[in-house]
Amino acid sequence: MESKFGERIRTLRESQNLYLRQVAPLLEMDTAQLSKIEKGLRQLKKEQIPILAKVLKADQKELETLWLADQLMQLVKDEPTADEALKTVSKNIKNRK
Amino acid sequence: MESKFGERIRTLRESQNLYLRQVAPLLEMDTAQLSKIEKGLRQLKKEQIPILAKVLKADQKELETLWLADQLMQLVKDEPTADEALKTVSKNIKNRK
DNA sequence: CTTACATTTGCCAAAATATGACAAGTCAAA
DNA sequence: TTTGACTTGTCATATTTTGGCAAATGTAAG
Repeated sequence: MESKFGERIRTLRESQNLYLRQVAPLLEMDTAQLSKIEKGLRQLKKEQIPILAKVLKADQKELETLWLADQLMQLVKDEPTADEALKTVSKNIKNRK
Repeated sequence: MESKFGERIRTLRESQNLYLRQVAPLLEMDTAQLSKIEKGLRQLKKEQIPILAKVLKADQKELETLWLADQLMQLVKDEPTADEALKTVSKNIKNRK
């Protein structure tokens, strides 16, 4: 649980008065799956972000960032060295651009 | 490939004139596997880090950090939003301590 | 209380991914 | 050309993730 991405897309969906039942088919899944995604129990496929962004009239880049942040969070939560590791990665990434 | 963790443990191993053949059995694997780990083609199991740290007389925390950084790197490399996402995670992690 | 409808939960088979083991390959030094 | 260290490829097995369904929960209305 505790998924920023999930929380965000739920907020977006609700603010537009859409039901899971309405959105799920557009992503070719059932309501159960989408429900789990919103609660962070499952991951949305990366390729589906653009579709969702469109459906929810959201900024695609924002959703991509939140999605990626969730993936990272899963990895670092409960890791004592999380902070150091994140710094290391940030550095390496810059050198590589 | 391009594994900071792998590069580091190879350096450590070589600086102590140890062969794969000598180290691998201590981790209960064959030389092929350890070779791949050093080249970043496979992941060492997290639980094995302490053993390796001991064998290589290395700082366990350092290896844990590098190991985690590698996992993160795999996720963010090729991601345009990597930088933003990393920042987001860093923030969230601090709030959670 | 019963119905209707949105969402959630649990389960399990199937799909996807990672791992372990082994054989064969490269390469350098003698 | 033999030896030893390391690398590479393959493949069966193990582990993880996913998709789909059925049943459960929650809630508002009649």
